Amino acid sequence: MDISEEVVPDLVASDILEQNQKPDSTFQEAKSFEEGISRIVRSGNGASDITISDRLQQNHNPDSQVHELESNQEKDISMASLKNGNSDGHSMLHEESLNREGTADVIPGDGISEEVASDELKQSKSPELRAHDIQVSQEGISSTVRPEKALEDGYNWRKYGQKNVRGNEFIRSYYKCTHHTCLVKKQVERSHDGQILDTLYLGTHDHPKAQPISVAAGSSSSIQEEKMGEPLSGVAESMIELEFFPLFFSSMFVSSFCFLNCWISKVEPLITW
DNA sequence: TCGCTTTGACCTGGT
DNA sequence: AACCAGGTCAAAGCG
Repeated sequence: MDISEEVVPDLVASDILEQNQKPDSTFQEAKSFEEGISRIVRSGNGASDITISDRLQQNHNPDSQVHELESNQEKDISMASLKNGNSDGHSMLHEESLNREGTADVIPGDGISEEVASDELKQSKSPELRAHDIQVSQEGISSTVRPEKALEDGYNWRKYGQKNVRGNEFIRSYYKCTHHTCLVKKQVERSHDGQILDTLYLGTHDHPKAQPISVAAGSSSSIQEEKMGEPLSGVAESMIELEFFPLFFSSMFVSSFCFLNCWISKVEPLITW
């Protein structure tokens, strides 16, 4: 796949999808807000990854060389009924059209997320490492505090289950977002040697990413900078700018709407219908 | 004490 | 109805 390809939302590439999508990757999640499922498919050597839903929600860098395989996967996904009666009372799975926001296939060696990839590769090599151990090891590399649970994607996850799937060929771990109001889950599939093969996000976060401690302590560094642990390149800086694009566009939309509304109220009396 | 992971058991849906 | 696979629960253990 050409890494220079533009990210094209709603691009349908079911042929590629079929390579990555597994028959048991059918989930539904209903939420009161926008829902979404995204998947990260890794290459065998533990590549970097960026989820489409995260990218859409948090406005990741469009230069992230993510090739969105498809976002219109309803037709590819079995609409079989899913679990609805979990005892914990907050089961969100029900019969509703699935909004699979996208599937990302990231080429190994992506310069932007290489740091993250290497971090995750470390973890994938030793999946049994506890979050604290990882954090300590990270601190050994960089002075920044980097809480890392499951996969470092900016959110805090709590593992609630693990299963051997597909004839014990793969190990699937189940994570919930630890944010008290957030119901997002994710599934990380690993091979037995610890390589992360697939990450599936269920739902979208209704809250910002967890702030790194050092940022909260007054550091002027951005989250990305905390993640990278080193000065940002020009490309990374543009990522920071893009972080504010949702806010920018939403404010533009609101101000445009207000302007239009105001203009109409002014002009309307002058117009003879 | 708290938050997390681990892991066996349980539940549900599909065949 | 039985079996199987996937998803979740919850007790136990750990740091």
